[in-house]
Amino acid sequence: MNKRQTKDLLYEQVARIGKAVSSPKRLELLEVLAQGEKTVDALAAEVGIDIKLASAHLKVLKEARLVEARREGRFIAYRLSGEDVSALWVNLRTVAEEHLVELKVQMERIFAAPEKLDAETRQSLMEKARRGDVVVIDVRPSTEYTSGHLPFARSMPLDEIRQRIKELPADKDIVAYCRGPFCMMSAEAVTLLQEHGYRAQKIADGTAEWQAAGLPLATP
Amino acid sequence: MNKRQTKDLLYEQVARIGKAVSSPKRLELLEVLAQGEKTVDALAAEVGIDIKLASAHLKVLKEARLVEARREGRFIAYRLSGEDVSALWVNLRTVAEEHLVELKVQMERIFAAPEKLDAETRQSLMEKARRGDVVVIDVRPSTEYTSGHLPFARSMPLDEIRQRIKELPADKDIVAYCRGPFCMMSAEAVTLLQEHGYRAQKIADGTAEWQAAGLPLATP
DNA sequence: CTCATAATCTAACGATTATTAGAATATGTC
DNA sequence: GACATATTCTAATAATCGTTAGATTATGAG
Repeated sequence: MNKRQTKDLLYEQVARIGKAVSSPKRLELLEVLAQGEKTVDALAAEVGIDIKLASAHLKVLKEARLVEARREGRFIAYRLSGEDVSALWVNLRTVAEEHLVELKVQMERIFAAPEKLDAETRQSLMEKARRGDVVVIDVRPSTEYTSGHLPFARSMPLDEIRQRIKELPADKDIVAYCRGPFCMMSAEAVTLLQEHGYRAQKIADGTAEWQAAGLPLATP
Repeated sequence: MNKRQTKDLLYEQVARIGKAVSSPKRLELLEVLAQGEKTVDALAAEVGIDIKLASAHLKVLKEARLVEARREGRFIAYRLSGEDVSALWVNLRTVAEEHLVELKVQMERIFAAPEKLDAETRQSLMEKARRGDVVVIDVRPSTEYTSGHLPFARSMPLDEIRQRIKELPADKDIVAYCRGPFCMMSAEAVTLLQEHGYRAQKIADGTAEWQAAGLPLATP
């Protein structure tokens, strides 16, 4: 076999990963899976597609070895096949945010203030949370919190905030995060909290971004 | 516009990047472009395709804003639109190497010993090169060396080694690198040097891998 | 201005992919 | 064993993509 044919085989393999991440729905599935293991059912509902279609997309992701499946009773639970996969998602999204003007414009229209964190801000946020100077809340569904969350963060799912709002201190800054820059849960949480007189702000990071920045997650 | 439609727009943008990296030839073009600016002509020859086809692939990459074009006299020179693009290539290839058994098998068949570097080895290699304990040679074409190379590395293009071999010290370890783990130039250089009695070995890193690891490049 | 060269554009095709619906499989429950 | 549920498989169609060849554009040289 000559050099050209050999090379072709190598790039073809990498392109399997590329093909897997070339569909919007598959990317969204990866992002949701970065929040923890989920059933086909739950994934389909989360990304708004038919279960059959979700199953087909998951098959593609599985053939590219980006996800793994595990039977759990009547259900089949999918999960990312490694931390590097969620880092790849963050990498793709970051390149898109950096280079695609259309995406930048859309982000600005949707999210008033995009609060991107740098290494320093992440460290100091974790410090302040540790000392209790700020309260960091994870507004994702509680199962996602359970499978990994920012250090010193409390679980406060978006649809429980109204009832549980009194658990939060009125005299401290509250920092909300959710699944990442594309997720709208933290923005809704901030609006809700501000309406009740709390000092609240959101950050763009989710657990995938946090981890991709080389920082550790916590599990309860 | 509802939440679902809004989200769809966001993931669709990221999928533009995904689609751009879903073709083997486009990935190879990105890898070659990570070595520096090149004309369509040169790129087509390098990856073994027709100029028309190369032009079409480059158009796709340009529309995804992964590359930029610049007219240079009669030629048009393409380059990556940022360091993050070459880091994305490294990221994709690393995920593939990590998860795809087929790729691992192919790599083992082609390259006897895959010498992957970790952070520590990279630092110590640079130290030894600085002190002159080892001679690091860049066996890529000299134009690629010129547009950025490993610190303390000397240019010694593969097809000049035979004539210039006496420039290399016979009593020192020689470390060869080229475009990255998929590139065969460093392996050929090592074979050539060993035939002439030199102590030579190769490393998997190219400049893209070096830079993606957070280390600086040098430019002459 | 004409010519040669480098690259792009256009049109066409065959191959691949996304999506949908219906049939089939696997598991747990009654 | 029969049934309900979760998921996958199969088949079909429309849409997209890769590749090729021929026509076109842009530049520099004579």
